[in-house]
Order: sequence, then structure tokens, then C-alpha cells
Amino acid sequence: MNLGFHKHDHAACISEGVARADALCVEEGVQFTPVRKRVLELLLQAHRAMGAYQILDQLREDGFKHQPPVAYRALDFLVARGFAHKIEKLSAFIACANLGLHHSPAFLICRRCASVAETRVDETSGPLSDVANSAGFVIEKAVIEAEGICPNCLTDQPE
Amino acid sequence: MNLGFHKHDHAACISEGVARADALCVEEGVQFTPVRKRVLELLLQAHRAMGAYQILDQLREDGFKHQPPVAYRALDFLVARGFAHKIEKLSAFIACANLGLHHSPAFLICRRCASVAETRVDETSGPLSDVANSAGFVIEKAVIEAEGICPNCLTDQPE
DNA sequence: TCTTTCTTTGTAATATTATAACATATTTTG
DNA sequence: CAAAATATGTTATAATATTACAAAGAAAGA
Repeated sequence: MNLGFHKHDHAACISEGVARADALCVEEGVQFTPVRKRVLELLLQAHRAMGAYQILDQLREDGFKHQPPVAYRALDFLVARGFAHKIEKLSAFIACANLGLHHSPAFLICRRCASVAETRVDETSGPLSDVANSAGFVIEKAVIEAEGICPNCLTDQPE
Repeated sequence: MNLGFHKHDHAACISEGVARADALCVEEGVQFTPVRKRVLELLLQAHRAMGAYQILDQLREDGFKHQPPVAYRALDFLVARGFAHKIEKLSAFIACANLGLHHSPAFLICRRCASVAETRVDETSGPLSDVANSAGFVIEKAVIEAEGICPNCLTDQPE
């Protein structure tokens, strides 16, 4: 699986992501407004987790309005539709790497270079679901965030 | 597995928890100071996730000093030793349910009654480790927090 | 088209969570 | 005891997030 720990055609990945989100918004009959689009672009461009206030700074530079709710609203929209995810551990946001696929994301966060890779886990099976099922707990959403060292940082230098 | 979604001898669970932490601190040669002990007691007593400022309020009532660092330091201490855990999704803290056992905790968070159950998952196997291993990512710590509805709230009433 | 309704945006104020920095006190170690 | 390490007291502030309400814009029905 492509975990994002390598180089790729980044310009294409931005435009494709935006296009896909655009199409999904049309399908669902929701408005992909300029701020929302711009925030998704910023996240795709950054290709890393960004804090809401970092996004806000960028929006200001772009001439958008820049009070906190502007960023949080756009982020809420993107997260609600699965176009972006919130990394709880970092209080930050990242563009979805599998835009359009309904999925349950899991993240590998490098504590050295702060890169974040998105992967998927099976929600319906696995140890967590087993425990939940036997306890009678109904899981609706799972936050799965692993911290450690990414392959690049492992080989680069000793810590 | 006891997931905490039922009644139990709570007084005993508090005193046992504190005693176990006390013993572990002696073993490791670290100081289980009054604030640290009191914060663990509060968490055990509450039997739910508490925010740092909630803890701070309790400390104030107990006559402890109550600037934010007082709570955060005690919590850092407890978390570092596995006596308590931080629930990232809630920005809150909870006493460890398996105090003394080295383990990788996972949580089931009820979005209706806000109860939090701690369980364990195997760190070394499972889908997440598989993905990490094949990508060459070394996992050091995993945040696993499932949100949903607990058995009590499921049976209690419709949502 | 009109007008009603729903959704989105603008803005100010504030709430919540968390840390930095530095002085002082206490405990442990040699 | 002196030195070093650890823990606490305190002020200030940083970083993250939400509430509340007014205004603007888009969508839907008559």
C-alpha cells in the first residue's frame, strides 16, 4: 500500500483530490465554496497535518477572511464528508489520502519529521471490534493513531 | 473482560489503585507526592475521564495549589508511568484500569453518557502492526479510541 | 419572478486546553 | 554537609476551539 512515505506527482495529487471532492459535492448536492476548496487545496498541498491556525494564516495571505470560525467551519465541512481527517494527537488536520472511498482511516505519525501516513484498517473485524462486540458496545468511529519513526527517519540518521 | 460498564466495589478499586501505584513508585524510586496521589485518587474516584481544569477545581477545594501547571505536572507524571491515560479525543484523563500491567490501552467512549472503558489490544500483531511493519514504520505508541454507544445506553432508551 | 427557507459567511468576544520561564523549596546522593 | 537532582509555586501567555448573532447568498416552492 502507498503510505505516502515517498515521492510522487504532487501537482496531480492536488488537482485530482480537488476534482474528486468537487464531483462528490455535486453528487451530494452540497456547496464546495471557495474557502472550502481552498482549505482542501492547502491541505493537499502541504501533504502533512496542519493546525487550524496555520490554515488561517494561509487564508489570510490568500485574501480570505481569517477569523478562527472561517477555518474551523471549512475543516468541519471537509472532515464531515471525509475529505480531510483530524489527527487528534496533533490537534491538526490532513487531507484524506483515499478521497471518495468510504473508509476507516488509521494514521502513522513520525515523531521525528512529523510526517503522517494514512492507511486503512478493517472496522468490522480485528481485536477492537471483537472486544466491543462481546461487551455490547457499538462502535461508530475509531481514532487510530500510531506514533513512532517512519522509514525515512529510521535510515536517515541515528536519533 | 471487565470493561467497566457495570457496578463494582468502587471504594476498594480506589484504595487498591492508590496502593498499587504507591508500591510501583517505591519500586522505581520515584516520589508519589501528595498532589500526585490526590490526582490519581480523583481520577479513580470519578471513574470517568476528567479534564485538567476539572481536576484543578477539585485540587482547589482540597486546599492544594491550583495553577494549571500543578495539574498538568501531576497528570504528566501519572501518564508517564501508566497510572493514568490521556484520551486524546476528549482532551481528558482517566485512571488506568490495569494499573501495574504494562499494556497498550484502547478505549471505548460512549458519546451518550461519556463513560470510557479501557481495554487492551495486542500491539505486536493485528492489522495496524502489519501495515506498519510492511512500510518499515516503527510504532512506539498507539492511540486507539473508539466512539459509539455503550451497552447501558443502548438498552436504556432510544436515541 | 417573488419570497420564503436554508445554508453559508462575517465578526466580535470568549472559552478551553496547555506550556514557557524562572524562582524557590525539598529530597536524594556523594 | 554540600552538591545535584527533583519537585513545587507563580506569573504570564500560547495554542486550540466555540458561542452567538448579524448579514449575505443560494435553493426551493408558489
